[in-house]
Parts: sequence; structure tokens; C-alpha cells
Amino acid sequence: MTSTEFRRPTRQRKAVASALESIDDFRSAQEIHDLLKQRGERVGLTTVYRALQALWDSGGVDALRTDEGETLYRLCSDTHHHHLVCRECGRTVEVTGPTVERWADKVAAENGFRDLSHTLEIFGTCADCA
Amino acid sequence: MTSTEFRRPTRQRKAVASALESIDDFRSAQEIHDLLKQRGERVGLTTVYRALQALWDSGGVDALRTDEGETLYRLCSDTHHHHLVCRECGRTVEVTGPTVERWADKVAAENGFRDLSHTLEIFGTCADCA
DNA sequence: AGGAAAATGAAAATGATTGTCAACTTGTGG
DNA sequence: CCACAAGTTGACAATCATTTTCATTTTCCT
Ligand SMILES: [Zn+2]
Ligand SMILES: [Zn+2]
Ligand SMILES: [Zn+2]
Ligand SMILES: [Zn+2]
Repeated sequence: MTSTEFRRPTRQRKAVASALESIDDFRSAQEIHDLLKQRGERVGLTTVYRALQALWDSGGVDALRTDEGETLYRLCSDTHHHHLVCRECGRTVEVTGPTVERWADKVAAENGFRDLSHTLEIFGTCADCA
Repeated sequence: MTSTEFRRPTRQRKAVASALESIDDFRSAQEIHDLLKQRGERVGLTTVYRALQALWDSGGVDALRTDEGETLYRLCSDTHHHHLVCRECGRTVEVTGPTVERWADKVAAENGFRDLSHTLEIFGTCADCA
């Protein structure tokens, strides 16, 4: 059950993965595509979308939805965590903690819900941008 | 600073507000539009979008983003809260609690972030759908 | 009444994402 | 070495929610 990897590690898929490794914050599929173009890697936009989707499916990346409806991706650690995102510069910090996890599970269980998952994003202005 | 109301309470805006009052769960702009059409209220889709946007701006409604990129709206209470959403039937429960609020503020402050806000949605399968 | 500001809505535009499909690559077996 | 099948690619078209445009209508105020 090692669906973490592509079925076939093609040049294009490796390029997308490599691009993700070279950046720290969230980027859109189109930005990844532009980055690859700058590097001279010729990868179709459609393929970038598919590669990111595949990485998401396999849990290799984190995805974030902007207010404008864009999906941003970032290589993520394998532990469950959430994000602190700066509204100004987009800087993100991974945050973890049992507190919120337990609270979410508890309140859901109290309402008879099963098979839980949750999304949590914290937005603010970081120290540098304040 | 009573921006909670429309600048002008037109027939169309009252119709949208009325539609929201008649339903408990989240609906898309298009669904609201269809509902109004069924009621015989003639309101343009664009106007429905604008009315919902205005209600959101003024804090009168809650908005939720689906995986498919649709924005759903629901009349909401005026207190800060989050949602427990059933993946199957879409039933939603408003949940509140200081625990998660304090945790979010604390972890953000620890990282030097200011002017905070956050989004949190819990998904699961409700008792009826299990 | 009369003019300005606000609001409406039909139609066109936007823009991210997905679908299509012919061409291309890779792996396997004969 | 040579098909052949399955996997993959990418240019292009299609989708689809939402936004823009802009001419027309309504509301508000004097
Ligand atoms: Zn910042
Ligand atoms: Zn969590
Ligand atoms: Zn349910
Ligand atoms: Zn909260």
C-alpha cells in the first residue's frame, strides 16, 4: 500500500516534486508551473495539476484553499498539523497540538458524529509584517 | 456602525434574507436563486450573489467552502462558532467553545502573529447516516 | 416633479480546474 | 530486437461558479 509514490516516476513528476522541495510556503499549480518553466523544465500545466493532485491523494502535500478559490500546495511533514498563515506575506508555520484535536473529537462525538476529520487554519499578520 | 443592514432594503434583498430564514442548512447562491424562483419571486442570479456577499460582509451569514469550490451560505447566530458538517446528508451543527479559541490565539501569539482570525470545520458522518 | 445615488439583471467575461484524445514513453514477453 | 499494452503527456476545449459590464430601473431626498 505504498501509494505515496507515483506509479511511474517520470521526469515531469520528479520536476514537480523537486519544485515543491525547493520552496517553503504554499504555491498554486500555476506558480509551480511557472517555476518549472523558469528552470527550463518543460512540463505541461495539465500535468502539473495532475501531479499535485496525485501528491495530495497520496498525502504527500498539504493543500490550502484561498479566498479567491485557488488551491495552494506545499510539501508537508507526515504528522497531522495545522497552519498559521500570514495574510500579508503568506509565510506559514506548521502548528500542532493535542488540544484542538481532542476538542474537535470530543465535540463531534457529543453530537453523534463518526469518522471524523477537520480543517483548521489560523490567519494573522506575522511579526515582520506588523 | 450598523452595517448589518442593507443600505436599501429592496424587494430582492428581503427575498434573499427571507429564503435564508426558511432553511436550516447551507445552500449555494444558485440554490437560493432556485428557491426564490419556485416561490415566484423574480430575482436575478447576480443579485442573489450580491445580496449574499453583502450579508457575509456584514456578518449576517456564515459561509462554507465545499471541496468543489462552491460557497454555501446559512443564516447564523451572532456569536463566534464553528461547524460540524455531515459528509453524507450535509446536516450541520453549530459548535462553540473557548478551548479551541484560546488554543488558536495562544499558538499564534507564540509565533508573533497579530490580528488573528481562523477557520475551523469538522467533518464526519452523523448518527442518522452511520 | 427631478436629479443623483443605489440597485438590478441579462449577457459577457473571468479564471481555476477538469475532460478529451491523439501522440509518446516505458515495461514486458516472445 | 520487436510488437503490444498500459501508463503518461500536453495542447486544447469544456466546465462552472463567480464577477464584470453597463444600460435600465428604482429609491431617496429636496
Ligand atoms: Zn508576514
Ligand atoms: Zn487537527
Ligand atoms: Zn448525515
Ligand atoms: Zn473559533
